[in-house]
Amino acid sequence: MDNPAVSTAAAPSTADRILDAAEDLFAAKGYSATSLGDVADRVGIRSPSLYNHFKNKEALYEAVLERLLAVFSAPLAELDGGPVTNERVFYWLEAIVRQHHANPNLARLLQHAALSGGPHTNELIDRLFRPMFRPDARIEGGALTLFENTGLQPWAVMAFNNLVMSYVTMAPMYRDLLGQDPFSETALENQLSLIKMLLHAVFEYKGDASGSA
Amino acid sequence: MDNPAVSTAAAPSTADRILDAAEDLFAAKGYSATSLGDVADRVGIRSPSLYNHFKNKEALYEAVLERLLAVFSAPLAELDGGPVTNERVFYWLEAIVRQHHANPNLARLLQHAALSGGPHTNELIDRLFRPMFRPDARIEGGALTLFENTGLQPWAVMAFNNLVMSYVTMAPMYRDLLGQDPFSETALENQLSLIKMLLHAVFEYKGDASGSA
DNA sequence: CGGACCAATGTGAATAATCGCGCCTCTCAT
DNA sequence: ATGAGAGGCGCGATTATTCACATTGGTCCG
Repeated sequence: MDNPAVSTAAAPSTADRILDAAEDLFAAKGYSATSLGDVADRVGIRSPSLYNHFKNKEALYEAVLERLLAVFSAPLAELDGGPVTNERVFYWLEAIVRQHHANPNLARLLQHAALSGGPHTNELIDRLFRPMFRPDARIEGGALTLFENTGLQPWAVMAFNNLVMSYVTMAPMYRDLLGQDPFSETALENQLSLIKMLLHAVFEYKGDASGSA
Repeated sequence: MDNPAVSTAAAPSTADRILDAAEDLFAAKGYSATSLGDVADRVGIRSPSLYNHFKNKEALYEAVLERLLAVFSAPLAELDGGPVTNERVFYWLEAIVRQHHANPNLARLLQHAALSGGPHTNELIDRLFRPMFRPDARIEGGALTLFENTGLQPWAVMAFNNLVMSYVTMAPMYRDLLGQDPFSETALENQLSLIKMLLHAVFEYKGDASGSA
C-alpha cells in the first residue's frame, strides 16, 4: 500500500524497533552489560533474528549512536552558521536542554563512554564537542572576557555542558531523592530557568575568580 | 611485627589490594562489565583466591562502596555540625572538590548506579545526598532567598553537585578534548576558581530567574 | 489467474567463549 | 602441625554468533 520509506506515520519497521530497544538498554546499562537477549525480548523476537538486521552487536551499537548523533548535531551546526552573540547562546542552550529532555539517551551513552573509555569515545568527542572549540567560536561582545585571559573558557563551556548532561544522567536518582519526575514539563521549565539564571549571573559577574574559604 | 590495623605505612594486605583493584574497575566499567578475572589479574592472583577474602562478587562491591562512603561522608557530617553560613559553604565545596580529585572513583560509581538504577542506588542516595536536604540545612543570611520562593533550592544544590561530580566522570574525555590532564594540580585550581566564581555570581545575582530567548 | 520462484525475516538448535563460584589440594609461616 | 591463603579443576549458566530450516509476501511467467 504505502512505501515504508515515504509512509507518513506507518508502524515502525523491525529494524527501528530494534534500534529503539537497544538505545534504551545501552543507555541504561552500557554496552557490555546489555545482552542481545534483552534487546530481542523487548522487540518481541528471538536474538538470532537480530542478525537479519545488524551484522553484530557492535554494528547495532554504532547504528544506535549514529541515529542519535544525527539528531544532536543539528543545533550545533545551527550555532555555527552565524556570529556567536549572547542571545544566540541562550537560544542554543535552551535548544540543547530541550533536546536532552526529549531524548536522554545520548547523554547517558556519552557518560558510559566517558567512564569506560570505549573505542567510540573519540568519535563522540569529535562529533559533539570539537566543533565548540573551533578558533572562530568565540562569544562576541566581550561577555566572556572574564575567561579570555585565564584560559578557563573551554572549561567553562564544558561546565555548562555538564550542567545540562548530568541532569539527565542523574535523573533516575533525582526521582527518588526529590520526589519529582525530572522529565515532567514543570521540571524542564525549572531547569531552564536555573541554567539561564546561572548564565545571566556569569555574564554580569565582574568580580575576580579567586576565592577564599 | 606490626599489627596491620595499626601499621603506619605497611605493605597493603591482599584484601586491600583486591579492594583497590576492584574499586578502579567497578568505577570504570560498572558492576557487571567487571569480571572477577580482571580484578584478580590486577592483584596478581587467580580469581578463585578472591573468595578467600570476600564472599562473592556482590560482597566485594559492597565492601568497595563502604570504604568509599566512609571517606566521603566526612565533610558532609562536618557541615552538619554548625550553622550553614556563606563561608562554610565555600569551604565545604572546596573540600568536596579536593576529595573527588584525590579519588574520582566514588563519583564514577555513583554515576553508574544512577544510570542503571542498581540495587545500591538508594543506599548511595541516603548516605551522600539525603543529609543535604534536612529541614534545618538552609543557607543562612538570606544568600539564597532567590531560591526560597521558587522551590528551586534543592535543584540548585544538585546542580552544583553535578558540576563537581561530572567534572570527574567526564574527565577521561576532557583529557582528549582539551589536551590537559584534568587531575593535574593546575587543573584542580582552575576548577576550584571556576566553581567559586559561579557560586559568587549566584550569591550576588539579584535578577529574576525567568529567561527568554 | 495460478503456480513457480525468490528475497526477506523469523525460529530452534548448536558452538565456543566467558563468568561466577564451589571444591579440593598444596604451601608456608607461626 | 595447623590454619590462612594461594592455585588447579571444573560445573552450570549466560552470551554472542552461526546455521539449517520454516514461513511469508511479492513478482514474474505461462
